[in-house]
Amino acid sequence: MKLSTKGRYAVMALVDLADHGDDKPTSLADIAERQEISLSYLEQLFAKLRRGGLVKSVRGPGGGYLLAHKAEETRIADIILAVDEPIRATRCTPGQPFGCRINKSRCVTHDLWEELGNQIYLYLSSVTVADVVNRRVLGTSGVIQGRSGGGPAFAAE
Amino acid sequence: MKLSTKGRYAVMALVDLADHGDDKPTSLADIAERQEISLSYLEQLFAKLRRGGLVKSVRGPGGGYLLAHKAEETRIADIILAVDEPIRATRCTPGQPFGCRINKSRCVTHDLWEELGNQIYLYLSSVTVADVVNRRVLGTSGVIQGRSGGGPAFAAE
DNA sequence: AGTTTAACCAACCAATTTGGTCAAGATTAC
DNA sequence: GTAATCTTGACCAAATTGGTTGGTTAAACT
Repeated sequence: MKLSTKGRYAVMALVDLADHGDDKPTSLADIAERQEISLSYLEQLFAKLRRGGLVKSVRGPGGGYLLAHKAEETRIADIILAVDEPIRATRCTPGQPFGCRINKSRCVTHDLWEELGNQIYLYLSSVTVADVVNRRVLGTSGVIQGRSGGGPAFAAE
Repeated sequence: MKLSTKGRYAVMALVDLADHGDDKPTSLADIAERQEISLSYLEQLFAKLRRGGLVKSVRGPGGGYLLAHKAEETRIADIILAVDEPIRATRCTPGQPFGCRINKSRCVTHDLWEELGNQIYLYLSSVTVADVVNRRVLGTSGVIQGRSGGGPAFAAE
């Protein structure tokens, strides 16, 4: 999974959309202003989000974007998948699928990255836009155990 | 967390180190050849790994690198932290810590990224270099439940 | 009908990051 | 001393990011 700023912008935008546009469409200009993202960049992101079936657009005056599904059904993982096309792992499968399983000596780490991808997907699938809007993010799964105290700073700090 | 190819190269290299260099130092040239990573790039990575206290270096002929600790004690998370300095979240805290908690309206997604970072760290901390060498990666935690079948391709594909 | 609002679309671009090379030391074994 | 190896720093090409410019449609409201 990619986890770039692009994906984060997209999530911010959809959360904003769910938060403000109750039933009427929200214009990108409004989102741009509130989230301080450039309008043109948002247009690029929403083009992908629309192709991904995550939002519906309404043209003309009073138009804008709407969530295609309910906020409770819009998963964060889907947002990131829509804008941030999947990464290709190091050296594995330059062309063929399972290409790196042939050469067993190299690419021992393949399984690790695969499993990590599963973990990330699993978590981001468990969180919906509605969860983020209602700040119900921490504690969705009780996995925080251990190291909640010190330790190095992370993703969002 | 960053999850770039740089981190993946570093993990590949340390796994190789644990796999081949039983007690005598392993030269970067050997790792470079086996893992097909450019020697000069490896040098950069190992400089960071050494500063991070993950490997020890032995200079002169017959020299090379050794794991600073046992493979069972070298966690994947630490490797990635050492080479891939932590990412800064979107727009949050341009300078100050807790800077984005002040403006409550924006940056609702802060908690999400923070929690995601925790999840990734948690997983990568649960896997050691020894686990990867012995292919004991899948099933470390039983979290695979659900969606093991279809669905979009991921991190390592 | 014509103006306005806004989604759409496709080039283009500057800054940064990534992945990598090259050249030159420094340190130790032999 | 010389060969092997780590160490450092400058440099570089390609990709990505975030953004701009300049349109074109489509719908709504005078």
